[in-house]
Amino acid sequence: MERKTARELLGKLDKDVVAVRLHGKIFDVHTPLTATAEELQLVRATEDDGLRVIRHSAAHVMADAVQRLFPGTKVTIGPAIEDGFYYDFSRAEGTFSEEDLTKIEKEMGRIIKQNGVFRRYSLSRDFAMTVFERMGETFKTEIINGISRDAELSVYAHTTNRALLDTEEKAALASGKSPLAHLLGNDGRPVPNVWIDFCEGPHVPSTGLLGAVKLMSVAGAYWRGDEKNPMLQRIYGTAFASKEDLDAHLKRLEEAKARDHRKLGKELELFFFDDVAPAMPFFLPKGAHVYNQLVTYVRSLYDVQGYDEVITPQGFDPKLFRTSGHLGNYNENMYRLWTEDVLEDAEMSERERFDNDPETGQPFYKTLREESFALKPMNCPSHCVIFGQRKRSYRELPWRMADFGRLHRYERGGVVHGLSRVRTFCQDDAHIFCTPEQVSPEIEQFIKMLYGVYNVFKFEDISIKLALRPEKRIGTEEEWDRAEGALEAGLKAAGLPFEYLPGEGAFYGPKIEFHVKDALKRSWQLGTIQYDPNLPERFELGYIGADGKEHQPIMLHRAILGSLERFFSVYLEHCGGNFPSWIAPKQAIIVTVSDKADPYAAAVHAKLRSLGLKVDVDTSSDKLGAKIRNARLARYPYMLVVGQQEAENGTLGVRSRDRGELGAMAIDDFAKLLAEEIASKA
RNA sequence: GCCCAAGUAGCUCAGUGGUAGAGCACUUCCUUGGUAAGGAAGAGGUCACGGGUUCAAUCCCCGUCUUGGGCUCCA
Repeated sequence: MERKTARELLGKLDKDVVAVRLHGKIFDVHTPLTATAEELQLVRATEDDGLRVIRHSAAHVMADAVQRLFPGTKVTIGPAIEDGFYYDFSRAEGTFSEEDLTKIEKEMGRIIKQNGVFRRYSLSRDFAMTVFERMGETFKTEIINGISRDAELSVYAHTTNRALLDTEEKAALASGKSPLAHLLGNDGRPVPNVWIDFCEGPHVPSTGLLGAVKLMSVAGAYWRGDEKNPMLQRIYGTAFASKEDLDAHLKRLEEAKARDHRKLGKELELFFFDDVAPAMPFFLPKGAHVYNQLVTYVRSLYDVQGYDEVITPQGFDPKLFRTSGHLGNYNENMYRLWTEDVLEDAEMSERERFDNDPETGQPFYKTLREESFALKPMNCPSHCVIFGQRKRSYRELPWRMADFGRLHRYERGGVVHGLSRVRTFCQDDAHIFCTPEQVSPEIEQFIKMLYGVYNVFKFEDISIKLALRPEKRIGTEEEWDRAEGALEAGLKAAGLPFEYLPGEGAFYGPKIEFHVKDALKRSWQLGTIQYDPNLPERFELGYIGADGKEHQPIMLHRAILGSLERFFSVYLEHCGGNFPSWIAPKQAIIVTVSDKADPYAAAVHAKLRSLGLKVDVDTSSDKLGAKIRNARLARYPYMLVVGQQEAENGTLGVRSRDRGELGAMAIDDFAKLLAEEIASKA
């Protein structure tokens, strides 16, 4: 069958058709296909697939605008991404400023308005090399070099010069010239008003389909993401099918900004950071209460689920981490501790090195590296020590060992971020030591518990991923088959859908990841469970089986919330600071209408406190309106207005943060309502 | 770590080569007010830190620290 483009097959298309779908794959209307018109499905601008086409095309238009405004700038790559697109440029003059961005956006607007058409040209690798070499696009030639010799390569051009495409292109083809000849001048560069990029597409039929484009930010990015490579200038933008969609997106970003946990953390006095401990949070009383509620809740589940909590040291002799393999692999992430003793030893050995024997003496830093204690970055090694503390029996398994120990990891300066990436944190960590047969039921039990927890925190959109053997790995294929099979069986027993992530497992074993979507539809990985035969091996752990022989246990690393700090940030943004009353630092505030109500307020306060409820009282000289405002801003779940009326009737004017005005209520009735709400974790 | 930007009162932010400002918060006083800001007065800053240029630096230059955006979703 002869290959024809969708445009040839379908003729005139609706205005919002940006591409076609053939057997599930997306092609633009410029690409020759072996298909009939009936097999093609139209892809419209508003679909996700259509958006990707729009965004990738917008990246081309942006690059065009940049090269018009800043001649000499080289292009690299410009893909569509989750919320938009970017293009990376190499520019001798350095970075783009905010004003440059505005200029570029304006230029793009012009190009879009002119509604130039996109064209696709297929060409050989060698010809592509020649073209982009002559254009001076050295990054493109590097890309072309990396593509296999026999692949069909393509170039996309867009231009407003239709005559060029229609008449001159035909003429060029008829005279047997190369397919790009009419687009390139004698200097090898595209003729004016034509922009060419080496690209596999797909692209929209014409630039006029880029309905709503906005440039967002500039940032540095390494060529191919490798910090050894030169730094490029990345411009981020986003594009939508319509102005309305773009505005909605921008509004979502605003909303996310308003909920940013760093902002809420400050406003609600939950936590802060100080230079004296970079990237290590200080939790204020209110934040500490929330944090402790999270721990208390998980701990309460442990009682039901058969976990044993342990407490382990903070700093360790480095030999522990040599055994576990962390020293060596994880070195650069560990904090080390020296003591005067270690320091003196190191100094002595250095002196010896120079004074006595230069061969055996070792330098200062080496002694420190070998002998100074290390702050734990993970709990697993010390849990292995506990397991190995005495002989274990199969009757003790599965042993679910939980630990809320504080961990320290040195994260590089550029990657720390609020509470989501910190240098000290704690996890709702546990390790399950079990027999190979117990792995599947343990997975199943864990998943059920985890779902219960996410449910309580009102994360309703949960997705599960099973990460399978990576390329770099230890262990035999049979061991991996067994490990992956055990996790899969557990997942299936739990009866939940999941997807596979080939190649994403840890080097020692497969793992299951749990991702949730928050109120703003952003996805976060929280929980995980990992299969680890490696540490038991390294620590030579064993248990006596029913057969009287020694066997090696499997170790499952698992966490539900993950890092408490990170969970705190995700949950804070999820609920927008409106903590439910079982978590909230304070559950209610009594606000007085005037100071005539102070004695009654004090009595109510005493009563509610005696019932174990956490209640504040505002007897300031503010007027009622101001007190209500403050209480709302502080996100108290309940406001209890008391004035003369309430004092006379022994009632409270109850107003709920989430349900509005509840009217007058007897003190006992309110206490009962709140206590029930707390108990139900509503 | 690297690129870019920022760091001024507890918070949000103005500002200037000649010893610093607003709003909110805070303290005190007045007001006794019924559901999102009543009024007045006061206190509060080594302008991140260290160096340099200058008669003079919060401002200009360099360095350090911290914070923020980003650093393969591969043509």
